[in-house]
Amino acid sequence: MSNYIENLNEAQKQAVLQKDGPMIIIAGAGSGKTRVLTYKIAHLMKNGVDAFNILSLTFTNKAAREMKERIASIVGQSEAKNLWMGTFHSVFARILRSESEKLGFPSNFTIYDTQDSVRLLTAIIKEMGLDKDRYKAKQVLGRISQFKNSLITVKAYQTYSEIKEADVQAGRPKMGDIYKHYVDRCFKAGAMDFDDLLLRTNELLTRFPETLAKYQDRFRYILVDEYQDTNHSQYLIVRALADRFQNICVVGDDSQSIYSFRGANIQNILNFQKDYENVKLFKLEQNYRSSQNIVNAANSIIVNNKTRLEKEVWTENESGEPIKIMRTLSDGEEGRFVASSIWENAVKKQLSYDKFAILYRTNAQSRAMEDALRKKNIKYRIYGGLSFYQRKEIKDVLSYLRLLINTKDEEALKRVINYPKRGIGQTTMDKLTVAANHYNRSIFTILENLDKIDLKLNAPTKIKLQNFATMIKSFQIESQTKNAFEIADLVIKHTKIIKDIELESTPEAVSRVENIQELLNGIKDFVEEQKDKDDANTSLAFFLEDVALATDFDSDKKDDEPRVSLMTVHLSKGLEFPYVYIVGLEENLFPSSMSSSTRTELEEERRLFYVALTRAEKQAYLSYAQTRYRWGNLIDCEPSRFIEEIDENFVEYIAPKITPSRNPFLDGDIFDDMPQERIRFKKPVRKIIRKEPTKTTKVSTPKNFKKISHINNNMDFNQDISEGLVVLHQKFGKGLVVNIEGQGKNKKATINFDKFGAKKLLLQYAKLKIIKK
DNA sequence: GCACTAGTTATTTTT
DNA sequence: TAACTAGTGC
Repeated sequence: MSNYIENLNEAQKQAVLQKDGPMIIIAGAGSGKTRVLTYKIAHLMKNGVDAFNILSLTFTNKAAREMKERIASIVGQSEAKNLWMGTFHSVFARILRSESEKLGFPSNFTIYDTQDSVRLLTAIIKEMGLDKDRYKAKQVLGRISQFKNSLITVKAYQTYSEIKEADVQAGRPKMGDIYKHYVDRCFKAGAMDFDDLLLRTNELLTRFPETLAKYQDRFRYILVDEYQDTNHSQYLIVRALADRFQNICVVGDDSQSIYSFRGANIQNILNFQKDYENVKLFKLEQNYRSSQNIVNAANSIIVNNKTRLEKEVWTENESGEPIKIMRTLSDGEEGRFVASSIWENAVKKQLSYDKFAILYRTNAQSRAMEDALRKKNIKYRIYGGLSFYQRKEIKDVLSYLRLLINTKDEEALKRVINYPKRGIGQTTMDKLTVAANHYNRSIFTILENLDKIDLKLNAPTKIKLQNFATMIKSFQIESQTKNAFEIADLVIKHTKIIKDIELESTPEAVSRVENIQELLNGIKDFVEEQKDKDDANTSLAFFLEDVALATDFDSDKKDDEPRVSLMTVHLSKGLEFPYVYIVGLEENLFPSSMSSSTRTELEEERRLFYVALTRAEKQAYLSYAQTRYRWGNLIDCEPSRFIEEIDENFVEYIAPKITPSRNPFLDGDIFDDMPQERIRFKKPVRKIIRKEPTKTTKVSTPKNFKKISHINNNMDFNQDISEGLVVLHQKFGKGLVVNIEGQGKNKKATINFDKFGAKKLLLQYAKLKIIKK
């Protein structure tokens, strides 16, 4: 495969052949980015660069695995296996394991997942005697995550008066204290959360120059994929490591930056050319994935964004079918439409179900789709949501393993000390926690020393606690001679977890036992895999690390049969499917109501829609419902503004194939959410009611589709906002209008919000209510 | 300490 | 709707 260069177009070729120095590859959707990265790495290796000196950071571990395989097919297995390749989190977790002692962490440190972090914060907030409604653990974690991703340490927090002030304004003056406690407790537990893996890496590289030098020398060539979604913490790591050799290649697409909620900073990619000297720029603009209609439609959407790097995505592919837009009465009907359409396409065009994907904005939307698919007997697989490793029974088993690896792991201990039930309740746990905090030791250490301290426990409880500690220690001893699979098996048998679940004798219990069995199989596979490697490391710690950082795509379950893929738009990034259904295109859902008030937020939603649409190769369907169940009650919906942003030359409106009250045989309980519920509407249905055609028909773009747009409604609504008014915003609350600028669509107001400070909002979207004149 | 019940609260996206 | 929490009685 030495002629790999010949498979590339001119722009791709140049990007691959440029060997040294800083470079940025702006890669439009579907422009063969992975191919370029793969060949580029292979090319480096063919030209004398040792695999050991190449660091390649990808967005998922699956992407890394696949790329490694492709590289191996060019340069050979034995060469490729030395490449450092993976996500930021997994690569630096690995590095931290060998360097952690410098930072005061054990090398077997635990990785806390989000659930662990939230539980720990809940405990801290309770121990501090704070109001749990004011300090919501999840929100607090989000805030701490922001701090960490911006490298604001506990100490630094105290010096940032604006940030402190913002927390005070938001009614959470104790944020800094919680942050401190949280970091302390993680440290004492020998645990790092997701953000710590990056933050502590930064700490390592800053505090220990010789360590930095070591890794700079090792990683002489650094490649970063999906650079538009790196956060500040990641940015600094890359910059530090690349500083010596300056062989840094970043790849990305500013139009696909969709992770700002977890700290991703689009400025990283926009400013790359300023960060390094003599940056070579390559643009991949030819799309090989999608039909002309899809590419053009996507382009017509994204031009509405202001913050963009100049680029023109085009394709030589056939023009393809127009994008089909579909309106349905309810979310239930939307599901049935999608399911019928998939079924029809599959039959007519002889396609297997894995050629189809359903994309949605929020995980909650999967339900309606699942129900409809199940009724039609269409096999599907949901990605994301609650992953396998987060299920209760799985986390319980894993917590035993975590605890025997690291007895300081407090969250693991709290999970299993009374599971299965062994009579150790909340009161006892509270006493232990107090003692642990008082003596500045782990709870497990307290358990080991119960005879030396008086905790006012009654004798039977004390014995139960000691038995628990003894059991864990016996597992530890066993683990010195047994591999990960054997020890997991022993733990499950000894603790009788399976028996405990079976006692419930419910149908769910059966599947939970199966899950545990599957976990055991997974561990077995892991052990087998490790055996083949040179540096065989069958240790539990490595398995647990893999598990903590695994995503849904990583657990490559061999599917017995082709399935339709269901996932959020976020998860779909980087993937492609011949047929894509984007559902729930409604105002306040997509774009989300949480992020349509500022221009920046709205632009990110638009990029998200861009990502969704550009997943499609042959055909895209967009749908929206006029009513939808949201937290139990029925609400009215308006079509998303994104629908009408698409140039109408590339779309076609279609009517539902199956209308209510027809053909009940085909769809079972089609009446579910039809007439009866419509009577319960609080508000009347939208002003414009089109007559629904009864039979399948294509409808040429009806003029009144445009009129149901929200924009027309909101425009006049906000025209009378003027300086000096007190207004109410659905997210920021009450505020005073201090300035108005711009005209018509671009009219903006600067508003001083009581709780959130000054913000500039586009009136067109802001949905303000006037409270006081 | 634990099982059960009634009430409440939450949905943006994830490594 | 569903998942979690607080309160009650044994």
